[in-house]
Amino acid sequence: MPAQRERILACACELYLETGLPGFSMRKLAKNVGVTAPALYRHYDGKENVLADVVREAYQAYQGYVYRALQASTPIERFFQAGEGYLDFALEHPRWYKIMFSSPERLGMKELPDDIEAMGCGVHQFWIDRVRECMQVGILKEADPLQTALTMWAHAHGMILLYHQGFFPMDREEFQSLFEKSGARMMSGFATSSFAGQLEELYMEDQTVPQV
Amino acid sequence: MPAQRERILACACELYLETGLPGFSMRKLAKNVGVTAPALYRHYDGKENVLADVVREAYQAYQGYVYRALQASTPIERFFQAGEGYLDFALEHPRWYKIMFSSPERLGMKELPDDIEAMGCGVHQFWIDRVRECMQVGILKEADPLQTALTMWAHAHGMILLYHQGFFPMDREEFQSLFEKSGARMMSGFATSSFAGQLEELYMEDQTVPQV
DNA sequence: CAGGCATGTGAACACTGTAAACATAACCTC
DNA sequence: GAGGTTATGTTTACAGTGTTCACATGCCTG
Repeated sequence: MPAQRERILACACELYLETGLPGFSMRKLAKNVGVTAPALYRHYDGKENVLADVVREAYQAYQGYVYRALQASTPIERFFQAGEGYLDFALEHPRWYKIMFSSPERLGMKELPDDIEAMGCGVHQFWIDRVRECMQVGILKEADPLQTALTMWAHAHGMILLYHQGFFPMDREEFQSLFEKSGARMMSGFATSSFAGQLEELYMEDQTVPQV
Repeated sequence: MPAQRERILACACELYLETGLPGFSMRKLAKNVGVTAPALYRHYDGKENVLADVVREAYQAYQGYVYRALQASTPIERFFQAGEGYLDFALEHPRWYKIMFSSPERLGMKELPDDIEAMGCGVHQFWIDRVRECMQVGILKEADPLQTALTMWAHAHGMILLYHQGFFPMDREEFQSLFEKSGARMMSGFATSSFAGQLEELYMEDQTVPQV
């Protein structure tokens, strides 16, 4: 990757993380690089390709948070550490999380590049693998790992998006606790009876039923 | 509500549903209304206020799909009919669904208007009520209705968004079936043992475990 | 040294949201 | 009915957007 293209990409990431998608413009990017806007087009074929590379960087950052869980020694540890990494990433880098799951039209393209789409599927595949190995050691009930992983992923994704969009007003710590409890409750539905007991303890602790 | 403002809003909804947010411009809107762009500013104080009204229309359409479930006679029927309405709405009107949950910055504002934020909370509250009455009749285990509703809502929301963004490539029918199974499996974790049995039947039918 | 290539700039085009100045028609009061 | 006010539109204009074209510069190679 040529040096100048790399510099542009670095500035693009910085600009996006600062201003978000609506504030991201080729002219601002050019100014940050120290160059005029048309010069960018020598290195990038349009804004959408710059953004595509930003998305790729986002996935790379994501992997740094989640993949280290693979170093843990048991399936259950790998699962929970990965979940922790997932949440940490989403909360510490909301803009990166958002752009990973942005619709193509929002990035100015009709379809996502194939490799990015594959990265998205890779996220799914990762969770399928975590689920499958938990089934193999008898922590999760035997079932379709794809569906189970999908259910869990969708739950986490939905909670994070609703939180980011301010649908439940609470601070990060409170949300984190809610996220864990909610995840544990959902997981207990998939767990074998022996493991479900341990999970119960997680979310049954302050079982005050508030009136809303 | 003045007649002309109403016409503008109608055209705005039509334009948004056709082109999506990136294709939505005040000049196109003006042309559709049959007027020049600055004329719109006599009736709307800027693009963001037009979009805010479009969001309000989206919520109204949403309610038409979901609230008729309240006519059913038992909590469980109300719950499932509402869920069906929710999914139908999201699949038949993806653009309306998307704009309901769009972040404020995407609509060009720093914060959502209070009434729109309240509508979002209303969606949550509706599900809390459905969950609570299912607990009261002994279909769901006694627990915090807020948390339980949140878990279910986040799951549904996440699945729909991931589907809309093309993360699992399947047609609508296939997704609908997946959605129902996934929802039933999750729900069985919250169900009382007597009710969990019925749910098992829903998602256990074709329990082929495909290799992915 | 000459030529070619990589890389930049400036000007321009078609858009965007929005504001200011101006026009017109409806209506209300004297 | 005359005059003034108000509602509603248009024209023009400005700043900003993505992008393209024509041109300039400098470096590397033959």
